[in-house]
Amino acid sequence: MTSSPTVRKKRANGVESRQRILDATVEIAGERGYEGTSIAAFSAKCGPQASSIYWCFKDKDDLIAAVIEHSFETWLATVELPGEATGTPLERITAMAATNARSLVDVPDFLRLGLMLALERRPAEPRGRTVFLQVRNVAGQKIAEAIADLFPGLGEDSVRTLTTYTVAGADGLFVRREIHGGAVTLVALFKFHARA
Amino acid sequence: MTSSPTVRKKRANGVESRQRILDATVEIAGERGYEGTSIAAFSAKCGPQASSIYWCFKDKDDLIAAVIEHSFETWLATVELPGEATGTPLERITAMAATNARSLVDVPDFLRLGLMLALERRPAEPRGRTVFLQVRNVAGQKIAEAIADLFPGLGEDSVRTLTTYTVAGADGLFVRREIHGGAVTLVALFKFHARA
Amino acid sequence: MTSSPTVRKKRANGVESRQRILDATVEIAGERGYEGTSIAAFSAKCGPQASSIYWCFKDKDDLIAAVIEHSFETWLATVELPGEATGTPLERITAMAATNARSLVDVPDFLRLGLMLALERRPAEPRGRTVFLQVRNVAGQKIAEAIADLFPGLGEDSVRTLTTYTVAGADGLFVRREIHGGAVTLVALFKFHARA
Amino acid sequence: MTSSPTVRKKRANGVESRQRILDATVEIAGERGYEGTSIAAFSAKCGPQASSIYWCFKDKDDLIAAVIEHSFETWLATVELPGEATGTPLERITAMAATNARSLVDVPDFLRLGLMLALERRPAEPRGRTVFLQVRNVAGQKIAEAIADLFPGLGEDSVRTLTTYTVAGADGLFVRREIHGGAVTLVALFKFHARA
DNA sequence: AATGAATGAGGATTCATTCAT
DNA sequence: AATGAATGAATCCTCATTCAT
Repeated sequence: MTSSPTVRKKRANGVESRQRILDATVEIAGERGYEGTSIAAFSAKCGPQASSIYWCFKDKDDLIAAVIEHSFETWLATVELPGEATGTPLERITAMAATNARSLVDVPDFLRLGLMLALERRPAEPRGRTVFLQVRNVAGQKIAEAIADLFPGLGEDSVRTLTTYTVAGADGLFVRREIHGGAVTLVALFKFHARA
Repeated sequence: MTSSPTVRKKRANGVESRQRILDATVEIAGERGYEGTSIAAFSAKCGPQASSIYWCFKDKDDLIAAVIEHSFETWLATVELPGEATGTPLERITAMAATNARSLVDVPDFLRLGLMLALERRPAEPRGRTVFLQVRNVAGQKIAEAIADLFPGLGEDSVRTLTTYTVAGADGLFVRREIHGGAVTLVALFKFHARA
Repeated sequence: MTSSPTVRKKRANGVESRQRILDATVEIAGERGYEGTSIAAFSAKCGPQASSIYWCFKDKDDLIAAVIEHSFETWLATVELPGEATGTPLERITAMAATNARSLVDVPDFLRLGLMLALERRPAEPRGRTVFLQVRNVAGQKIAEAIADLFPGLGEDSVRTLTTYTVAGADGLFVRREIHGGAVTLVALFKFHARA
Repeated sequence: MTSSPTVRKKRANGVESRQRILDATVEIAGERGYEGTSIAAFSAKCGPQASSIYWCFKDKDDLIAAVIEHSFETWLATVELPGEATGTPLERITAMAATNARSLVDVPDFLRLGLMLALERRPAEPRGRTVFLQVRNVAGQKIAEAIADLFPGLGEDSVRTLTTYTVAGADGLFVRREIHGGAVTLVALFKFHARA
């Protein structure tokens, strides 16, 4: 069961370079979108030859999907703080929003790529799009839970509506950030929503 | 179907075919984005040979920019109704939102393309992106005016903030619409904002 | 037999624009060679639309051939001075060489184009090449005559050899001029040959 | 004929195919010039796909420049004989000229391409032109040395002049050879120069 | 006499991908 | 695990040319 050091080293290298490729890919694909990013661009960015990518990934589609998956996990790890949920509702909203805002700032490549994929409508849907929509759903449910948790009196419909507005607001503010630069004022938005 | 490829149109008309190309381009580019749309795809969609496009437009960049410009004008014409502005604020909000919602539904290709361009960050910024951001600004100012008009008591800062949220909300709901389908509930959003 | 002013005007315009096209073409084709010069480049240079060229010339090949012909005639007119042929041989050589040198400086586009055509070896020989070789022959014979005239004692073979060297020297110095710039020192070359 | 297009060479060898491409390119480019030669023409001539050329060379410009460099080296190797320099000046001239003449006959593609490049004047000078002018300078200096060596009494200016005439004569005779065919009578030219 | 609009072939170059090593 | 060399389809764009007006 224990393998020789050499073998382990090689295996480790495989994982390592997969990591490296994924990191370089989020960055480029997050800037240029699916079609705008060439496999050759990765190799220019992160070292290994273009052909090497096919050792780790089936094809471009697979690579992009993996990028989305990987980035989402990274993002989740950032968001899910251990001890949450104390204080008045408004304090908790503020804390949550602050966390989210920070996380959005940290992974804009991921979101940018995801949104671009989401907006596209090509005949053969890239797997990356499907994956993004799934993880987006997961995130949406977390938000819904948080809202239900914060305002225990709300009916199911109201929670759904508020969630919709919150997600839409977050997306819209992200777009704004991409256009105008500057920090996303998610906290204020959440407070605004909380008042309503 | 009416003419074999080799048959030349009897009465060539520059303006007309420019129009035809623009219409075909919004649709395709609105589905696949800048890079995802090939010049050849236009010709397949709207008839004339790929090379003919270069009679009307300098290059792909110029074509996409023209598409944005043209679509925005079309959209403006839809939005700007002659006699608006009567009734209680809430009634007027509702009317305005309804108009906007309808218009967004009518020209999703334009907005989709614009948002994709806005999200992209390529080294040589496409002119279409610049144009989109400009017309977006124009639209933003109209919304600010409408808000200031609806709520005369609001300070400048509040108007700005409310405008930001409104635009962001509209963008976000548009994204949602692109993902989940279904109608954009802009009216409800505006009412929601109006209450706050 | 006399035509109305309008018709004459039109006819005159035809000749005029033919002239204009030829002038613009020597310049461009003399800089870029046969393949390097596009019909579109002419229109950019001399005004009329690219398609207009086909009113005056059958096709590109015909145009280039016409350019060679026209330029050669212009050049001949420059070279053939009315009263030549007086003074000692050396004086006459000097005069002739000076004339040639000046004329070469005045029509380098023509010679450049011609030499480029002469050097090329394409499967379908451009008619312009044929024309250039013909006019070149004509010029060569004139030089042979001049040499025979200058040195009456020379045998036929010697005249031929000297002509060959003179033409070769002129070509070579022209190439040198194109590379290094500066005036062609044809006069000195001729004196040098004369001494030998 | 030995392999169907889809069959991949078993043992790909970069250096070898680079060589093959260069050889094919001198030939074609030496016949048609820079613009007249299409990348597709190379692939038709030397086997590999047009796109494969971009593995060995950055672009067409780079390829042509490499061709010039490579051909010059080949030519130099032909010219530089080990033991020269014995006998009377005239004998040595004859020997040298004979060598040169033979070498010129052996690599006419190289010179033809180079001269065509030298004559062209395009806005963006091809790198191949620069390279050719450089190697031409090198060759010119060798000739100057040879002349200074052959006629020790000559002043610097006279050597320069004689070199100029010799180079010009060689170029001109090369042009003549391209036009009329037949052997280059360089030897006779050199003798002619030597007498003067 | 000239042009506006079009065409289809072909230009250089880049693409995702493959496969032997 | 990775790469060097190749491929063929596709990219944008320019070419010479045509023809109705």
